[in-house]
Amino acid sequence: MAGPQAQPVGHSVNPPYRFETTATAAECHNHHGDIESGTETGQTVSVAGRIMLRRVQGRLAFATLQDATGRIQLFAPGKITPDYDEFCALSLGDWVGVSGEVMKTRAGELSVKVERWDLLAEARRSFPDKWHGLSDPDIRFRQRYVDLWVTEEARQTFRLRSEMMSLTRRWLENRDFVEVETPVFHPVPGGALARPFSTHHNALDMDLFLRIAPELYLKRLVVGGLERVYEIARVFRNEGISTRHNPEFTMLELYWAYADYGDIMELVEEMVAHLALELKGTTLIRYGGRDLDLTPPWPRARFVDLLAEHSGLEVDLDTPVAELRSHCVDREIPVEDRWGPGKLLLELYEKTTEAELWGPVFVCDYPKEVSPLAREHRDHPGWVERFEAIVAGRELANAFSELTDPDEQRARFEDQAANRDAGDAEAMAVDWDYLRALEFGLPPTGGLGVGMDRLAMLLADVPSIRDVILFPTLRPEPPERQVD
RNA sequence: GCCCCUCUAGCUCAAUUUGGCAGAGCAACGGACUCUUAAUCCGCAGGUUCUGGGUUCAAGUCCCAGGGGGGGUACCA
Repeated sequence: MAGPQAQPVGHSVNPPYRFETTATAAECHNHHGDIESGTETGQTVSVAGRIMLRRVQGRLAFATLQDATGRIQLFAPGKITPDYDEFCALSLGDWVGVSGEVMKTRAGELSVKVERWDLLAEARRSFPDKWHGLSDPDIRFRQRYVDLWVTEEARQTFRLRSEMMSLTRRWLENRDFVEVETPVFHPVPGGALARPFSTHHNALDMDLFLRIAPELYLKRLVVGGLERVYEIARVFRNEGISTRHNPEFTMLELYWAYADYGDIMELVEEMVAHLALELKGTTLIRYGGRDLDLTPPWPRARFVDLLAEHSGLEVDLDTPVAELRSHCVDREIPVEDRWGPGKLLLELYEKTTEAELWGPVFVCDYPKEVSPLAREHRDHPGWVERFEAIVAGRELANAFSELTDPDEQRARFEDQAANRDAGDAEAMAVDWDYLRALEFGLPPTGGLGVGMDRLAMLLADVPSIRDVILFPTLRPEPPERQVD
């Protein structure tokens, strides 16, 4: 496994089992950053990390140590540092633990004087160029362990993602939402329109699917009396990969009893604004060089109105299907015979309107035909109370006033099952147990799904979902590359 | 799935418009140097140019097939 680059370093081959640190690089700077050049603090610390740079000048050596919090210089005079020659022989990337006095060099660089040191691990493979770092995206994704050391932006992005998750949980807990964990293995894939991954349980001799959404389980929990419930769920969809899609991704779903989709809109805009304030200090952010104002309230617009505005088409659910179909054909949108007016309207919207939106905007009220889990609109028959939040030109959240009536839900499922039989691989199957749960009574409920990876992209201002997923899905490396 | 781009030393990159001995910086290795900041200086070594075919006196370069990656598009809440 060592590979052709492996070189014995010539000292300790048996690193200690533990090393006690008393300070981080950041703490050194915070506590002692303002001392005079050429002075010593009289305070001894133990720090640990990787050697990122090294400057040996005869009987005096300098090195730059990087830990999780930042960088601190090591100051190693030959008269003081034990095993001085071996210290000078450290490779870039080696892990060391160092103890010594905090001081500042004549040139004004805060440093730890190397009075004791231990080699904690060797870097037997060469680290990337100390100045240019890594630019090959293949290596950055496959060898994230290297990327994180050499690419400061990568460290910042993943730290931001972690803080975003933590802030989200706290924000929801403060509103009495309860976090739960529901099954990843689903006997019936449901809760979204998507192709699932399938697997098999040997002992039960049962086919199972990796979840495409936690929705139906979370609503079962509302039936069970968890009136405010959420899950930060890894979900799996057997679909394409792009800058906005990874086969496994993280979705926040929440369900709020006694609320409707209007309440959910307020929740979304407040939560996103809160995260922006905490992480960026402002709700006026930039994404991809464009301004984006996340300050609540966000504009609300109806689906049909936006469609009319961007396509120039005055169409609705009562427009004859033949006419809708010809509008699609005019725009080179492929259509299928079984599609009703709702699906045709959705296709027209996605091809003419969605790409034009920058947002933030709540696009409200979708066709019932394409929303099998949402409740019919109180004022507009044939439509449902559903919205998508479009932010920075992409869908960030999807929500609705939940369908609670078991008979209506059964009819919607059967409609989906018919589509499935007709060859629609993304259509839902009938989930009998979910219907049974609804028959025990689901109160009026508002539900929400948020793509957390996309939210992290937005707040970190990065262009690809791979930039916010530590180990994005990639093809396996070809065998000839696995040797080295 | 389709289209375009890309792949050269551990890393970052060169290699005349129009084929002509595969190079540099950093890292590594050897040496000099007691205040450096990508330290500097001297020396040394480092290659299946992604893989396999083909054209040619000659291929990193041109052609064909395959592989990895990126982008777009399609699919996709």
